[in-house]
Amino acid sequence: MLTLENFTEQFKDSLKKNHSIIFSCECEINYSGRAESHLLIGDRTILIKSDKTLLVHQPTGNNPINYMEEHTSHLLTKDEDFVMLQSQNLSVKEFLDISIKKVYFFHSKLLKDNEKIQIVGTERDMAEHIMSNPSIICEDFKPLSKEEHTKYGFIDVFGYDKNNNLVVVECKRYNGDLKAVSQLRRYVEKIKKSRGIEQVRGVLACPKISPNALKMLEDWSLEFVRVNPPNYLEKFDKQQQKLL
Amino acid sequence: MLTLENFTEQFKDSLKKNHSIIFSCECEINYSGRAESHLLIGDRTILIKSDKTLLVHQPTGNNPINYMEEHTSHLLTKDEDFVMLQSQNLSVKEFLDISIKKVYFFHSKLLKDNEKIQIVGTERDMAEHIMSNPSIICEDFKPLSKEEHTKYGFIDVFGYDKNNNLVVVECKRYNGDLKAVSQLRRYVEKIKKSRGIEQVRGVLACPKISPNALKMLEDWSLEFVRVNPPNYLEKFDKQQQKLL
DNA sequence: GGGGAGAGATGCCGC
DNA sequence: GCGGCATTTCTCCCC
Repeated sequence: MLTLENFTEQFKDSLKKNHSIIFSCECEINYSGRAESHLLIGDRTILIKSDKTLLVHQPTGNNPINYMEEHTSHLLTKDEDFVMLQSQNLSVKEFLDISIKKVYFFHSKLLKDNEKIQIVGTERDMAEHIMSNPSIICEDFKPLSKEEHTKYGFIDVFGYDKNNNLVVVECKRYNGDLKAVSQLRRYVEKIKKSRGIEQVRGVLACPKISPNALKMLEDWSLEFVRVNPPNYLEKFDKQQQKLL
Repeated sequence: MLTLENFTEQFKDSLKKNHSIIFSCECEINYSGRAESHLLIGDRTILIKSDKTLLVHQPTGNNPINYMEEHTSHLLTKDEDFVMLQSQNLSVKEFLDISIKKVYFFHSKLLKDNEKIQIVGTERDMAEHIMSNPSIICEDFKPLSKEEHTKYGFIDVFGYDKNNNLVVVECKRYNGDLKAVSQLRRYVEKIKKSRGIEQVRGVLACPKISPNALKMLEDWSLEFVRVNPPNYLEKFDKQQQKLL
C-alpha cells in the first residue's frame, strides 16, 4: 500500500520520463465522449503506456472496462482523501475521470519493443490458398485477381468458371452468417450492374454456414462451398503432439 | 530486476492464491489456436487475472498483442537462461508459449470488484428515442415494436406511415455505411416476402452517411433520415463547460 | 451453445 | 482524413 502523496509524486515523475506506468488501486470512474459511462468503487489495474494510451482493467474479463487512446493528456491532482486522475483527449473530445481512493502498488519503467507480430491463418491467407488451388471453388475455376475493388466493396476472389461465367467468391475463415451472404450478394449485384451481365455466380467459401444463412443463399441463388480454414490447423496439431 | 528464480517462486505462489498478477519482462511469444502468431524478443507487460485471463501488452497501442481467455491454465517451467510460461486452453484448443528472458518487476494481489459499468448513448438508446419521438422518421409515423425478430435478423424499429405502409427502420449511432444499407435491405425484403406485401419502406436513421452508401440506398429505393445521436452529446457539452 | 448484431469497437489498408 | 472490412474481434441478448 502506498500513501497518496508518494503515489502522486512517483506518478508525475514517471509520466514526465515517458515511462510505462502500472498500478492497482481502489477507484471510481466516469467517462464522457462517444458515449458516457459510470463505474462505482472497486479494485482495478491501470496501465498508461509510453504513447499515453490508458487502459483500466477489472480483476476479471478480457477487455478494458475503460480506456483512452494514444496521445491522451493525463493530469493528477491530490485532494484530501483521494487523488483525481483527469485524462483528456481534446482532438476526439473524450474525457475520463478516475477518483483514486487507495493505491495498492505502483511501478513504472521505460520499456523497449521494436517487434511487430506476424500472424498466419487470416482470411487473406484463405483467399491466397484459393488463388493457388482454384479447383476448391469449382472444376476449371480460373481466378483473375484478388481484392477487386468496386464502389460497393472489395471482392476477395474473382474469376471465371468453365462456361465463362463470372464468379465472385467471398471467403470467411470461420462461420458463414447472414452478414456474409448480404456482403456476397452486394458484390454480385454490383458486378451484374456495372458489367451489364445477368449471369454472375456468387460463392460463399467457408468451413461451415448457419442454417438461416444457407436458406438466404438459396433464396438468392448463391452457392456455398465448404472450404477448410487455412492450414494453421496442421501446425496446431504439430504443437499439440509436441505438448503431449 | 528480479532473478528468474525469484520470479518463478513468486509467480507459482501468486497463481495458487488466485491473485491478479502483473509483471513486465523481456520475452518472445508464440501463439497457436484460431490462427498462429509469432513475436520476436522485446519488452512487454503481462497481466494474469483471477479468472485466469492472460493479456500481453506492448509498450504502445490499445489492444493486447496476445491474449488467452478466462479459465486458461498457466504452467511455468524454469530453464537455464529463461523461464517458459505455457498457457493452454484445451476447451477452445488454444496455446500460448512465452519465453521469458528477463523480469523487470513482478507484483500480485487479490483484487476485489463487484461493480458493473453503466453505459448510456448506445444504439438501443437511439431506438428508444425514435420510439418516443416517431415524427423524427416521418410525419405521422406510428411505431409498433422495437427489436422485431425475423429469421433474417432483428429489426430496430418497425411501424406504419400515414398511408399505412409498413416502415422498417435501422438505426446507426454514427456513420451509415454499405454494411448498414445491406442490413436494412435484408430486413425489408424479408418482410416483403414473409407478409406478401410489395410496398415496404426502409429507412436508415443515422447522423451521417457515406456517399457510396447513399448511392446504394437510392439504387434500392431505400431512404436516409438524418437523426442526431443520443443526447449524451448534451452531457458532453456540460462536462466540457465544467472543465473549461 | 448457436445465431445475430452492436461496440466508446480497434486496426489495417487504400485512396 | 474517410471508406470499407477483417478481427485469435469481444460482449450481449435471445432462442
